[in-house]
Amino acid sequence: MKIGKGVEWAAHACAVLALLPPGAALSRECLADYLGVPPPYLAKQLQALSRAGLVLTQRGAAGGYQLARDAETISLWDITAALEGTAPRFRCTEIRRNGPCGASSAECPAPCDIAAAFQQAESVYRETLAAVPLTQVVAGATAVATDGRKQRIGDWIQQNASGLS
Amino acid sequence: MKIGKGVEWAAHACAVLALLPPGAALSRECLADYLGVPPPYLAKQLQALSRAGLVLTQRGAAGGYQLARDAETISLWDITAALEGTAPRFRCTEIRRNGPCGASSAECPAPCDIAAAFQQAESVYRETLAAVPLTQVVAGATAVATDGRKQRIGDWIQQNASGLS
DNA sequence: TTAATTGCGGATAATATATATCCTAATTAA
DNA sequence: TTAATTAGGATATATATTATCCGCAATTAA
Ligand code: SF4
Ligand code: SF4
Repeated sequence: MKIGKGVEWAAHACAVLALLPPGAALSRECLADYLGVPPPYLAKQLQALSRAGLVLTQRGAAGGYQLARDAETISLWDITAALEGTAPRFRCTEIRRNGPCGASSAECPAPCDIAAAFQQAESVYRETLAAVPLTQVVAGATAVATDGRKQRIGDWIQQNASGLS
Repeated sequence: MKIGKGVEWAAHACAVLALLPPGAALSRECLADYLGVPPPYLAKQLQALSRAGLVLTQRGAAGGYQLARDAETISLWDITAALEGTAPRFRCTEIRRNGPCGASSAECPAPCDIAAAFQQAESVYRETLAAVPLTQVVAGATAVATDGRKQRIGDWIQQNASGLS
């Protein structure tokens, strides 16, 4: 019943990509190094983000990843959905149809209150995450960073990003 | 990333127990038969409910399970928490401390916006489930049942429950 | 054209969790 | 005492997560 840690990785990766100037890209090696996570597994998450259309990929020399849309339009739910999928997490196995007193089809016109409540709960969960755009994450992280660290991050980007104008 | 199906089983089991007259109890064999699920595994869920204080158990001959409190005061969140635990499902591994531009301790006074958003999302999820008492589930199920089925359920309880006055 | 770089996709292994079952001990009513 | 019943632990199986690797396609620079 856990959420894969890949979600956190992907969120941080997107936050880094949001710092890049337009048109610049970062290779997965650089991203993995920056985040301090194993490169091959991060690649999985990045591929998922790519399939979901959240990042653009550029193959070949000087290739890499960049955000596909403005950071304002990418929410934490977008990232979560790309990694974990959108399938309901509560699985209804229609227990009420079982047993000696099972309900007939006619008595099951709709999901019962149990299933309805879980659907509702997942819905508000989704909406809460959808309300947080990547820009908010970046702004929050920038707010607590010291000037020295901002400098270091800027330098690192200059050194590792490709496609800088 | 899934919720155990035991949650659904336990919810249905509690809904059945809520139909019993005060003081009556049902054995796990009877419950498993009623729900059409494997008895030994349902026992796991019932033990979890017992540990959480949601049901009372009575050992020995003519023993069984009964609700520990009024059905009005037992919510779907109570049942979910008893089965799945209350640990956060989003795991924050403090990635921002990693890598060449890792943040210092002084720069991490609080969880970042990513962690905060997931905490908030889990919170509203929890509250949504907590707002649904067992009585609502029972009322909803009763509303769609035919008279014949209500009769059959009543008969079944008469036949299988112990401690009937 | 050629060689080097880089992401994509599939295959695979290791680990953790969820699912399911069984057995023994403890408890209680009759 | 005897029969019934749950608690709890040990165990097996299935599934999901986590992590890694390799060959291929795409791209670019020399
Ligand atoms: S819809 Fe409700 S009653 Fe039917 S199986 Fe799902 S949870 Fe149980
Ligand atoms: S608190 Fe935020 S920044 Fe730190 S590791 Fe968790 S998600 Fe990442």
